[in-house]
Amino acid sequence: MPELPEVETTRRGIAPFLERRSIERLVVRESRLRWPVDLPESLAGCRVQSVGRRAKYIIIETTVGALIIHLGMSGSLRIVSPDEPHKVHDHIDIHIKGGTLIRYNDPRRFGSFHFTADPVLNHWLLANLGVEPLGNAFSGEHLFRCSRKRRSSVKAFIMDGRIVVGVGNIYAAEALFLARIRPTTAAHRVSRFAYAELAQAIRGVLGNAIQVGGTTLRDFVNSDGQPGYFKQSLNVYGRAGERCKRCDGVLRGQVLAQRSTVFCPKCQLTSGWERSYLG
DNA sequence: CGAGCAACCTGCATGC
DNA sequence: TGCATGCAGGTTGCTC
Repeated sequence: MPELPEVETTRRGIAPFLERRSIERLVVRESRLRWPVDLPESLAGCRVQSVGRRAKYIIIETTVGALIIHLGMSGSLRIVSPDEPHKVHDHIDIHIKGGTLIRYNDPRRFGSFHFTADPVLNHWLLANLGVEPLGNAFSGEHLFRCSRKRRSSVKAFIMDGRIVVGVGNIYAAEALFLARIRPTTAAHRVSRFAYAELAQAIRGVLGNAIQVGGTTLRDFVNSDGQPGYFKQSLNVYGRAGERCKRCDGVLRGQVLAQRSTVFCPKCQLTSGWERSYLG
Protein backbone atom coordinates (compact mmCIF):
# COMPACT_ATOMS: atom_id res chain seq x y z
CA MET A 1 0.00 0.00 0.00
CA PRO A 2 2.36 2.68 1.07
CA GLU A 3 3.71 5.08 -1.44
CA LEU A 4 5.15 8.31 -0.14
CA PRO A 5 1.78 10.05 0.33
CA GLU A 6 0.50 7.30 2.57
CA VAL A 7 3.67 7.31 4.61
CA GLU A 8 3.41 11.07 5.07
CA THR A 9 -0.28 10.76 5.91
CA THR A 10 0.60 8.11 8.49
CA ARG A 11 3.33 10.30 9.94
CA ARG A 12 0.95 13.20 10.34
CA GLY A 13 -1.68 10.92 11.80
CA ILE A 14 0.47 9.45 14.55
CA ALA A 15 2.59 12.52 15.35
CA PRO A 16 0.05 14.19 17.71
CA PHE A 17 -0.17 11.00 19.74
CA LEU A 18 3.60 10.72 20.13
CA GLU A 19 5.27 14.09 20.28
CA ARG A 20 6.23 15.27 23.77
CA ARG A 21 4.85 12.05 25.25
CA SER A 22 6.63 9.18 26.93
CA ILE A 23 6.88 5.65 25.65
CA GLU A 24 5.61 3.25 28.29
CA ARG A 25 6.78 0.02 26.70
CA LEU A 26 7.20 -1.76 23.41
CA VAL A 27 5.77 -5.16 22.61
CA VAL A 28 7.34 -7.13 19.77
CA ARG A 29 5.25 -10.19 18.93
CA GLU A 30 7.01 -10.94 15.64
CA SER A 31 10.59 -9.88 15.03
CA ARG A 32 10.97 -11.48 11.60
CA LEU A 33 10.38 -8.44 9.43
CA ARG A 34 12.55 -7.34 6.49
CA TRP A 35 15.39 -7.42 9.01
CA PRO A 36 15.28 -8.94 12.48
CA VAL A 37 13.78 -6.47 14.94
CA ASP A 38 16.04 -5.74 17.89
CA LEU A 39 14.88 -2.84 20.06
CA PRO A 40 16.63 -1.81 23.31
CA GLU A 41 15.01 -1.82 26.74
CA SER A 42 16.08 1.78 27.11
CA LEU A 43 13.17 2.91 24.93
CA ALA A 44 10.78 2.20 27.79
CA GLY A 45 10.31 5.43 29.70
CA CYS A 46 11.95 7.69 27.12
CA ARG A 47 10.29 10.76 25.67
CA VAL A 48 9.43 11.33 22.00
CA GLN A 49 10.83 14.56 20.63
CA SER A 50 9.65 14.48 17.04
CA VAL A 51 8.07 12.33 14.36
CA GLY A 52 9.75 12.94 11.02
CA ARG A 53 10.15 11.31 7.66
CA ARG A 54 12.99 10.64 5.23
CA ALA A 55 12.00 8.94 1.99
CA LYS A 56 9.43 6.31 3.04
CA TYR A 57 10.96 5.92 6.49
CA ILE A 58 9.10 7.31 9.49
CA ILE A 59 11.60 8.51 12.09
CA ILE A 60 10.57 8.74 15.73
CA GLU A 61 13.25 10.72 17.56
CA THR A 62 13.42 10.11 21.30
CA THR A 63 15.66 11.18 24.13
CA VAL A 64 17.66 7.93 23.85
CA GLY A 65 17.78 7.50 20.08
CA ALA A 66 15.59 7.10 17.03
CA LEU A 67 13.16 4.49 15.79
CA ILE A 68 13.30 4.06 12.01
CA ILE A 69 10.15 2.48 10.62
CA HIS A 70 9.38 1.34 7.09
CA LEU A 71 5.93 0.11 6.07
CA GLY A 72 7.15 -2.07 3.19
CA MET A 73 4.40 -3.14 0.82
CA SER A 74 1.66 -3.91 3.29
CA GLY A 75 2.52 -2.26 6.60
CA SER A 76 0.47 0.22 8.60
CA LEU A 77 0.63 2.12 11.86
CA ARG A 78 -2.69 2.75 13.57
CA ILE A 79 -3.90 4.36 16.72
CA VAL A 80 -5.96 1.86 18.71
CA SER A 81 -7.31 1.58 22.22
CA PRO A 82 -4.70 0.01 24.56
CA ASP A 83 -7.09 -2.79 25.49
CA GLU A 84 -7.80 -3.68 21.87
CA PRO A 85 -6.91 -7.37 21.38
CA HIS A 86 -4.20 -7.84 18.78
CA LYS A 87 -5.12 -9.45 15.51
CA VAL A 88 -3.14 -11.50 13.06
CA HIS A 89 -0.06 -9.66 11.71
CA ASP A 90 -0.17 -7.07 14.49
CA HIS A 91 3.56 -7.42 15.05
CA ILE A 92 4.62 -4.49 17.21
CA ASP A 93 2.89 -2.25 19.78
CA ILE A 94 4.16 1.09 20.99
CA HIS A 95 2.39 1.89 24.26
CA ILE A 96 2.32 5.58 25.12
CA LYS A 97 1.98 6.79 28.69
CA GLY A 98 -1.53 8.07 29.16
CA GLY A 99 -3.25 5.30 27.28
CA THR A 100 -2.55 5.52 23.55
CA LEU A 101 -1.40 2.51 21.60
CA ILE A 102 0.33 2.73 18.23
CA ARG A 103 0.09 -0.62 16.52
CA TYR A 104 2.18 -1.86 13.60
CA ASN A 105 0.55 -4.41 11.31
CA ASP A 106 2.29 -5.91 8.27
CA PRO A 107 1.00 -9.09 6.61
CA ARG A 108 3.86 -9.46 4.13
CA ARG A 109 6.56 -8.44 6.63
CA PHE A 110 8.49 -6.42 4.04
CA GLY A 111 8.56 -3.53 6.48
CA SER A 112 11.19 -2.85 9.12
CA PHE A 113 11.89 -1.43 12.60
CA HIS A 114 15.36 -0.19 13.49
CA PHE A 115 16.76 1.69 16.44
CA THR A 116 19.87 3.85 16.46
CA ALA A 117 21.43 5.98 19.16
CA ASP A 118 23.65 7.74 16.61
CA PRO A 119 22.61 10.70 14.45
CA VAL A 120 19.72 9.14 12.62
CA LEU A 121 20.64 10.28 9.12
CA ASN A 122 23.95 8.43 9.48
CA HIS A 123 22.10 5.14 9.69
CA TRP A 124 23.02 2.84 6.84
CA LEU A 125 19.42 2.68 5.64
CA LEU A 126 19.30 6.46 5.22
CA ALA A 127 22.90 7.35 4.40
CA ASN A 128 22.77 6.85 0.64
CA LEU A 129 19.32 8.11 -0.22
CA GLY A 130 18.66 10.58 -3.01
CA VAL A 131 16.90 13.91 -2.69
CA GLU A 132 13.37 14.41 -1.38
CA PRO A 133 10.92 14.93 -4.27
CA LEU A 134 9.16 17.74 -2.42
CA GLY A 135 12.36 19.40 -1.26
CA ASN A 136 14.36 22.25 -2.75
CA ALA A 137 17.15 20.07 -4.12
CA PHE A 138 14.80 18.24 -6.47
CA SER A 139 14.45 19.69 -9.96
CA GLY A 140 14.45 18.86 -13.64
CA GLU A 141 18.10 19.87 -13.70
CA HIS A 142 18.87 17.32 -10.99
CA LEU A 143 17.19 14.58 -13.00
CA PHE A 144 18.84 15.69 -16.21
CA ARG A 145 22.34 15.75 -14.71
CA CYS A 146 21.96 12.40 -12.93
CA SER A 147 20.61 10.69 -16.04
CA ARG A 148 23.31 11.39 -18.63
CA LYS A 149 24.98 7.99 -18.34
CA ARG A 150 21.86 6.04 -17.49
CA ARG A 151 20.76 3.60 -20.13
CA SER A 152 17.93 2.06 -18.11
CA SER A 153 14.36 3.19 -18.67
CA VAL A 154 13.34 6.60 -17.40
CA LYS A 155 10.73 4.90 -15.23
CA ALA A 156 13.31 2.73 -13.48
CA PHE A 157 15.49 5.83 -13.20
CA ILE A 158 12.95 7.95 -11.32
CA MET A 159 12.17 4.98 -9.07
CA ASP A 160 15.84 4.66 -8.12
CA GLY A 161 16.09 5.86 -4.54
CA ARG A 162 19.67 6.99 -4.99
CA ILE A 163 18.42 9.64 -7.43
CA VAL A 164 15.16 10.74 -5.87
CA VAL A 165 13.26 9.00 -3.08
CA GLY A 166 9.61 8.26 -2.66
CA VAL A 167 8.55 7.76 -6.28
CA GLY A 168 6.76 4.43 -6.23
CA ASN A 169 5.29 2.40 -9.04
CA ILE A 170 1.90 4.12 -9.12
CA TYR A 171 3.17 7.67 -9.09
CA ALA A 172 6.04 6.97 -11.46
CA ALA A 173 3.49 5.88 -14.05
CA GLU A 174 1.20 8.84 -13.30
CA ALA A 175 4.00 11.41 -13.44
CA LEU A 176 5.32 10.06 -16.74
CA PHE A 177 1.81 10.29 -18.14
CA LEU A 178 1.43 13.90 -17.05
CA ALA A 179 4.82 14.76 -18.55
CA ARG A 180 3.95 12.84 -21.74
CA ILE A 181 7.11 10.78 -21.59
CA ARG A 182 7.09 7.13 -22.55
CA PRO A 183 8.23 5.02 -19.56
CA THR A 184 10.39 2.80 -21.73
CA THR A 185 12.59 5.66 -22.98
CA ALA A 186 16.22 5.35 -21.96
CA ALA A 187 16.89 7.86 -19.18
CA HIS A 188 19.82 9.48 -20.98
CA ARG A 189 17.68 10.20 -24.03
CA VAL A 190 15.13 12.30 -22.16
CA SER A 191 15.61 16.00 -22.82
CA ARG A 192 16.35 18.68 -20.25
CA PHE A 193 13.00 20.24 -21.11
CA ALA A 194 11.11 17.01 -20.59
CA TYR A 195 12.86 16.43 -17.26
CA ALA A 196 11.71 19.86 -16.13
CA GLU A 197 8.13 18.79 -16.87
CA LEU A 198 8.70 15.44 -15.24
CA ALA A 199 10.02 16.97 -12.03
CA GLN A 200 6.98 19.23 -11.90
CA ALA A 201 4.70 16.27 -12.52
CA ILE A 202 6.33 14.27 -9.72
CA ARG A 203 5.99 17.17 -7.30
CA GLY A 204 2.40 17.71 -8.33
CA VAL A 205 1.20 14.15 -8.18
CA LEU A 206 2.82 13.46 -4.80
CA GLY A 207 1.79 16.81 -3.36
CA ASN A 208 -1.81 16.39 -4.43
CA ALA A 209 -1.98 12.88 -3.06
CA ILE A 210 -0.69 14.07 0.31
CA GLN A 211 -3.29 16.83 0.33
CA VAL A 212 -6.08 14.40 -0.46
CA GLY A 213 -4.75 11.85 2.02
CA GLY A 214 -4.67 14.60 4.56
CA THR A 215 -8.39 15.01 4.29
CA THR A 216 -8.84 11.58 5.83
CA LEU A 217 -6.62 12.43 8.79
CA ARG A 218 -9.46 13.49 11.01
CA ASP A 219 -10.61 9.88 10.87
CA PHE A 220 -7.16 8.46 11.41
CA VAL A 221 -7.95 6.92 14.78
CA ASN A 222 -10.80 4.86 13.43
CA SER A 223 -9.57 4.66 9.90
CA ASP A 224 -9.64 1.39 8.07
CA GLY A 225 -6.34 2.47 6.66
CA GLN A 226 -7.45 3.35 3.16
CA PRO A 227 -6.40 6.92 2.65
CA GLY A 228 -8.48 9.18 0.47
CA TYR A 229 -5.87 9.54 -2.20
CA PHE A 230 -6.29 5.94 -3.21
CA LYS A 231 -9.70 6.83 -4.55
CA GLN A 232 -8.48 9.82 -6.46
CA SER A 233 -8.71 9.37 -10.17
CA LEU A 234 -5.60 7.76 -11.55
CA ASN A 235 -4.90 8.48 -15.20
CA VAL A 236 -3.05 5.31 -16.13
CA TYR A 237 -2.23 3.04 -13.21
CA GLY A 238 -4.51 0.01 -13.24
CA ARG A 239 -6.19 1.14 -16.47
CA ALA A 240 -4.45 -0.96 -19.12
CA GLY A 241 -6.77 -1.53 -22.07
CA GLU A 242 -8.95 1.45 -21.17
CA ARG A 243 -9.12 4.79 -22.95
CA CYS A 244 -6.62 7.57 -22.37
CA LYS A 245 -8.32 10.51 -20.67
CA ARG A 246 -6.22 12.94 -22.68
CA CYS A 247 -6.28 11.66 -26.25
CA ASP A 248 -8.68 8.69 -26.24
CA GLY A 249 -5.92 6.26 -27.24
CA VAL A 250 -5.91 2.78 -25.74
CA LEU A 251 -3.64 2.48 -22.70
CA ARG A 252 -1.00 -0.20 -22.93
CA GLY A 253 0.24 -2.32 -20.05
CA GLN A 254 3.63 -3.96 -20.01
CA VAL A 255 6.21 -5.16 -17.54
CA LEU A 256 9.21 -2.88 -17.28
CA ALA A 257 12.10 -3.53 -14.92
CA GLN A 258 9.92 -6.15 -13.27
CA ARG A 259 7.16 -3.71 -12.45
CA SER A 260 3.80 -3.39 -14.14
CA THR A 261 3.61 -0.23 -16.18
CA VAL A 262 0.80 1.50 -18.03
CA PHE A 263 1.11 4.28 -20.55
CA CYS A 264 -0.63 5.79 -23.54
CA PRO A 265 1.26 4.85 -26.72
CA LYS A 266 -0.47 7.67 -28.59
CA CYS A 267 0.29 10.72 -26.44
CA GLN A 268 3.25 9.54 -24.38
CA LEU A 269 5.19 9.58 -27.56
CA THR A 270 8.73 10.32 -26.91
CA SER A 271 11.63 11.44 -24.82
CA GLY A 272 10.57 15.04 -25.24
CA TRP A 273 13.18 16.26 -27.70
CA GLU A 274 10.69 17.72 -30.14
CA ARG A 275 8.67 19.43 -27.47
CA SER A 276 11.85 21.16 -26.35
CA TYR A 277 11.99 22.80 -29.77
CA LEU A 278 8.35 23.76 -29.60
CA GLY A 279 9.01 25.38 -26.24
C1' DC B 1 30.33 1.41 -12.41
C1' DG B 2 25.36 0.19 -14.24
C1' DA B 3 21.68 -3.16 -15.29
C1' DG B 4 18.85 -7.07 -14.54
C1' DC B 5 16.93 -10.18 -11.58
C1' DA B 6 15.93 -13.09 -7.32
C1' DA B 7 14.53 -12.81 -2.91
C1' DC B 8 11.90 -11.62 1.20
C1' DC B 9 6.22 -12.74 2.57
C1' DT B 10 0.89 -13.06 2.65
C1' DG B 11 -3.57 -12.01 0.60
C1' DC B 12 -6.54 -11.71 -3.02
C1' DA B 13 -8.62 -12.25 -7.67
C1' DT B 14 -9.10 -15.42 -11.26
C1' DG B 15 -9.78 -19.62 -13.68
C1' DC B 16 -10.32 -24.49 -13.98
C1' DT C 1 -16.20 -25.73 -3.15
C1' DG C 2 -11.29 -26.53 -3.64
C1' DC C 3 -7.03 -25.87 -5.58
C1' DA C 4 -3.39 -23.86 -8.59
C1' DT C 5 -1.73 -19.74 -10.51
C1' DG C 6 -0.39 -15.11 -10.92
C1' DC C 7 -0.10 -10.69 -9.20
C1' DA C 8 0.42 -6.79 -5.67
C1' DG C 9 1.83 -0.15 -3.68
C1' DG C 10 9.21 -1.79 -1.77
C1' DT C 11 13.87 -2.48 -1.26
C1' DT C 12 18.32 -4.95 -0.86
C1' DG C 13 21.83 -7.55 -2.60
C1' DC C 14 23.49 -10.76 -5.83
C1' DT C 15 25.44 -11.69 -10.51
C1' DC C 16 27.01 -10.36 -14.93
